[in-house]
Amino acid sequence: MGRSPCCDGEAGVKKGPWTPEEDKLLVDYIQEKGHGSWRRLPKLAGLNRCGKSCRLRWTNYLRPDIKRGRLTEDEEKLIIHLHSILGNKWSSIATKLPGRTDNEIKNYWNTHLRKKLLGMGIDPVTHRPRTDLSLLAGLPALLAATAGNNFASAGGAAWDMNALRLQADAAKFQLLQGLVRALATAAAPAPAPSASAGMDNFMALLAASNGNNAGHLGGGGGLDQSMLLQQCQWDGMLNLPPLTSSAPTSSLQISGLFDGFGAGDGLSSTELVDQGGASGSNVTDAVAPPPRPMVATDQECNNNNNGRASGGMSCEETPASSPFDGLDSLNLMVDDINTDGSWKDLLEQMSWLNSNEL
DNA sequence: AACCGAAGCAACCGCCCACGA
DNA sequence: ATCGTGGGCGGTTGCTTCGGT
Repeated sequence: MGRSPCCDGEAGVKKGPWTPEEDKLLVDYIQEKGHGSWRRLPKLAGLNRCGKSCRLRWTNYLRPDIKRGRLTEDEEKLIIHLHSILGNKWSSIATKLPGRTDNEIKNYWNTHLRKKLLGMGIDPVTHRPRTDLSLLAGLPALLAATAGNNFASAGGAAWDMNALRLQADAAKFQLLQGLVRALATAAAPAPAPSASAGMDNFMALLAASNGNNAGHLGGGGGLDQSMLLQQCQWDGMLNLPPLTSSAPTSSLQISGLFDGFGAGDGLSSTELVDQGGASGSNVTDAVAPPPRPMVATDQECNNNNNGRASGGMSCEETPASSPFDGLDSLNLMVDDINTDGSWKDLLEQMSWLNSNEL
């Protein structure tokens, strides 16, 4: 309300690091008389500082109950948990961590925990697996790096899914998991196949997968496709090696790819359906022989696992049909919607495999 | 060992808001 | 309704530490 900043206009007020002498003056005064009005405190304590500077110095550093030193693992977990609930309410978070200040927690979050979550493939804002554009931006490098070995060693013939897992950087692979999972629910064949249908489906996927993360793509559901294309480095993706119909030799290889990717970590097919996003049944319904819709499979898995969502990756009660049958059908579909035989085929195949390894 | 750039870290700044007088 | 004050938070700054050459 028109109030000028605390220290504006106070000529000669010292700024910068506090000296031990200043600290002592401040501590002695507060311990003897309490801080009272922070605005009047500096003059009363004999300090050439503004009141706010004194308050911050006291609350963030000089207070006797401040706990110094690196945060413990338990504190880290608590901060992450609280942040997932409270967001950037650092002071609220700090009240749950005795001896820690909001500023300290904020700094620790920005320098450590944020990066840590990002490295785990978790969006530090939403605390959900990243299915956003940065994920896509990382795909070309990931896939190109993997393709470099596989295509050379196999005479340019096959993608070895197990090798993909082994060779991929762990963090990037988690991002890939998120995308594949989302793709499995949304990468439907176009009703009227055309050269752009695959892209349209992809856009629908992104719109759906970002429904929970409003703001990431400019908020709301509206997508600027040209912007999206630019950010996805689409051109780079299209230049990746073409995919053949070769498939992993063992379904176990595939299911292993998704170990540890549990529902609640990301967008489940049911979540997408609930959001009004692309139906999770599309892939299997329209592409592959197995008649089981993914939504039903998810639910069954949940039931079989006593409510603990499997993430659709390890439910042993739902045998899938041979991936190879599905791949044949899938490839026919892919041929329809993709005229260039690009890397997108891989994602399509993986999404199908994902949906059939539930 | 010396240098240098990157990363980490503590602390401050500026703006804003809630609340009470 | 207005003003003064304390407090919250995002962003920034400058120093220190670390790791590579």
